[in-house]
Amino acid sequence: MERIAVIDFETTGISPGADCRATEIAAVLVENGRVVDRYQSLMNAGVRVPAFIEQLTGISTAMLKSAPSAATVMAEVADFVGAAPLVAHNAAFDQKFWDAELARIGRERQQPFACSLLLARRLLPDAPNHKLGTLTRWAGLPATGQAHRALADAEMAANLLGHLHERLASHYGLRQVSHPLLCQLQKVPAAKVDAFLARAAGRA
DNA sequence: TGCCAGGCCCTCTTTAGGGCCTT
Repeated sequence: MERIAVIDFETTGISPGADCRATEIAAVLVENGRVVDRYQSLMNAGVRVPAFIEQLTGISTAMLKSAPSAATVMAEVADFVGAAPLVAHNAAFDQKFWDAELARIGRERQQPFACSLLLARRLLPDAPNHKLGTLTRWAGLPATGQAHRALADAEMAANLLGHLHERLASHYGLRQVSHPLLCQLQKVPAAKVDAFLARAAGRA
């Protein structure tokens, strides 16, 4: 399996803008189902953290004041990730912030995102819901630390991705699952997932 | 001025509405 980067942002809100910025980023590099390297940093974008976000994440305005600048951190994490294809839980959210924060330093994403939320909806339809924490507990995956902190959530998503790979192997006989195949699978209508994966296994 | 996310996915659908998921 190729090297994949699983990322997670903590932010001050739901959609990037002048008042809504990233506060923390983590990236974990996964090879052959194992985490081989990690990056995590708070980042100071010069914004205040709303009270309810501080309550959710434990990240305060005071903590950000002593953190490196968002520009420094984004340059570091983009170099850390390199050309590895990306995965995030509800990737539409992290992709918006990844692209917006990179644009602020004049850089542009080159690689595609896959979404562990869309994949879990297709491969784990019996889960009570598809929140990252629920899936982690439901699948019996290890605790990774304080939820709603970037590294703990990125490692949870990496573990979930490993669980999805095991599911593809055990139920569909797919032992080599590429990132492009994941990107295709996350768009397949739920009713056609079995047929799609049967065809993929036939080609493999 | 007033607004303030948005794509996915199901259904009591398709001339639409609302819950899910991320912070």
